[in-house]
Amino acid sequence: MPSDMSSNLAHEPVADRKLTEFLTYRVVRLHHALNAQGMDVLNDVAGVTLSQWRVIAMVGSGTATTSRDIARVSVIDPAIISRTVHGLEEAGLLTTSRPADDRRVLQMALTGRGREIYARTLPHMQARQNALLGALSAAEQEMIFGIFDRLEEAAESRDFLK
Amino acid sequence: MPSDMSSNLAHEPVADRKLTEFLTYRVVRLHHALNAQGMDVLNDVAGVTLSQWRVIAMVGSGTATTSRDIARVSVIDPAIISRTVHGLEEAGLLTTSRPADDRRVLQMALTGRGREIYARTLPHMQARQNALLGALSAAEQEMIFGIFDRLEEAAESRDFLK
DNA sequence: CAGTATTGCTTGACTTGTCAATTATTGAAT
DNA sequence: ATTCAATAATTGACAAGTCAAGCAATACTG
Repeated sequence: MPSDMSSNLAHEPVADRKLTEFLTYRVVRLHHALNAQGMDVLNDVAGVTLSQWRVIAMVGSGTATTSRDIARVSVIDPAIISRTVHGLEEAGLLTTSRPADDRRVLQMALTGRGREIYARTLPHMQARQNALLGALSAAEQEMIFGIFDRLEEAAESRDFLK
Repeated sequence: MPSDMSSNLAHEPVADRKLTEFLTYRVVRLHHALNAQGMDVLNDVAGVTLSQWRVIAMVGSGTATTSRDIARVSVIDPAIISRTVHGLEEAGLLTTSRPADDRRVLQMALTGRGREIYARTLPHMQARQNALLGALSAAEQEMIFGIFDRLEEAAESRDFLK
């Protein structure tokens, strides 16, 4: 537990908006907490890492079945995808092939074991999403994705630097 | 640019809620975009890294002036703080001392150059915060910190695993 | 169709972040 | 006071993430 936040006894000058109330800072904290939660769940349920799960989920759901598409749809670096995919291949959860119509791309498919892990893990991850959304009020649930849309867009800008 | 998101031509089964609409996934993306934005700003304005700025900001504002307090108030790992602080010391932006009443803790203070960088950089970072918040509607601005509070709390739970 | 550019993936070097073990100091307990 | 526990910082080993260079396949251009 942090010490009492309401008593500010600092003698130093303090920023207009407290640093700990910066939006960016809150995103870092939330990201950190969600990462830890995700790692715990995946470790308990499937024995895979976060990166591994992201690839498994993308392929298992059909959202993206090539490295290229995973990189596009997520923010995972191609280098990480490459290494993770080959790790999953060695672990026997995934197979790869080069399609005849474009042999640059790496086409992926889950193996039986991969599909088993996907099927077993997905419900837990969805339960988690529901638990997270369930912590919000109806009004908040309605607004949250729009908020993310606008913040992400604003994060692309550098205009505020005059 | 991602391809058209509204046409889902997947023949594979798809999760109830699309993976790319998972809350956690949006947080990862937002975190990623904000990190890139922050690094750009700091590189342009101050020539420091994100970790370095976090320490400078904590000390410069008086929010936290020891490694212990920075670790408490932020989510920065003590190992990173230690390395960053000594890097800042070598760069001449910060000095450290061991207070007589507890020689375990590392008390920090900005040097003249450190204060200069803090003073010059803070306004840009605040402008950035205002730009981010300004991308939200009034209603969204009112709700967003509460949303973060509740999501962070929910991220601590593992109860949804039955 | 030759030459050039682009795309998809891979690799290696590097930075950043995480974790466990270690040391030094302080606090608590009898 | 002596022992035992807790705290603060540091270190080293490791994992994850970033970045730039490179290779092979495809697309584009005149």
